[in-house]
Amino acid sequence: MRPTPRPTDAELAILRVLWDRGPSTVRQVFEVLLEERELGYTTVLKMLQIMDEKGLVRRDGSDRTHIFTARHTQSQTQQHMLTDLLDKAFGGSAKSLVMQALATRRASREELDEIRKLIDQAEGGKP
Amino acid sequence: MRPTPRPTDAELAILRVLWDRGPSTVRQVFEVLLEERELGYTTVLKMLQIMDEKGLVRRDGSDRTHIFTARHTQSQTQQHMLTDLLDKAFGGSAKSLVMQALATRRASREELDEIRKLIDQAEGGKP
DNA sequence: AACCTGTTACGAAGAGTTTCGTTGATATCA
DNA sequence: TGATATCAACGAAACTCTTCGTAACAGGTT
Repeated sequence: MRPTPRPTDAELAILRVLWDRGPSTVRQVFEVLLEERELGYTTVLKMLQIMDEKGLVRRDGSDRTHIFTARHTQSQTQQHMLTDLLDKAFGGSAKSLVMQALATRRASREELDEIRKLIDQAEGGKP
Repeated sequence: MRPTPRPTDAELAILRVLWDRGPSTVRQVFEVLLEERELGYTTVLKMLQIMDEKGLVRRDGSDRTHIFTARHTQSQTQQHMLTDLLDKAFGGSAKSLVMQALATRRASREELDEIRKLIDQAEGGKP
């Protein structure tokens, strides 16, 4: 059993829906995605089939209309992708990644305060 | 003129060499990569040709042996990839990205201190 | 000139991604 | 019951990525 691969962009778009709205049918996922961009119903179906084979989602086929669920939480996936990026583009340095992220200037003062708190906490736990 | 695409994993491996060692020939890149994994000379050549078409590298062909240079700095590329990940996997929240990154526990106390300093600085400049 | 070496160029194979049309099965309704 | 709608499955097309073999070409060496 190979570890779950890094999701592709299209897969991520589907996972976002599942994280947001919880277990869903193909049609439900399809309708949410349709608001963002044009695509066919069977495209979403095929993606979910592949994602099932890859282990990215779990499917409940007991009913006629199958229900799909993300197999990993959003946090787990974020962690996974972040670690991957860290190794491949930041030479493993969490510091430079965080500093680049802060440089995007997308964080508000309140968010920065929360981050600072987290650092204090982390330092406390690592004396 | 379309914006430069996000580099793939293999492209990133080549860019790492160019950032590290500066402008290089195919052979030079090839020999560095060979230390990490097995691959053919023409594979690297082909990759660089494609990367040139995509605009990821610039080539100087005035000499018979061409010289390749990364078109964007490491920081620019990191910024680019981070923004991409931010939008696709973190709903645009820099805060949650940073917090996840800190949760990887790869940052030392000294690094955390530096990050804190950067936050102070950012807050000072955003009153 | 004929030959060897190191180089770029070309093309193609195999895998993975993304898209969707078509088909056949199952349910719902008139 | 027969028509219509909904659904999953299948397969294929178009595209990208990654790999490398082969060919063509230039420079220097006998």
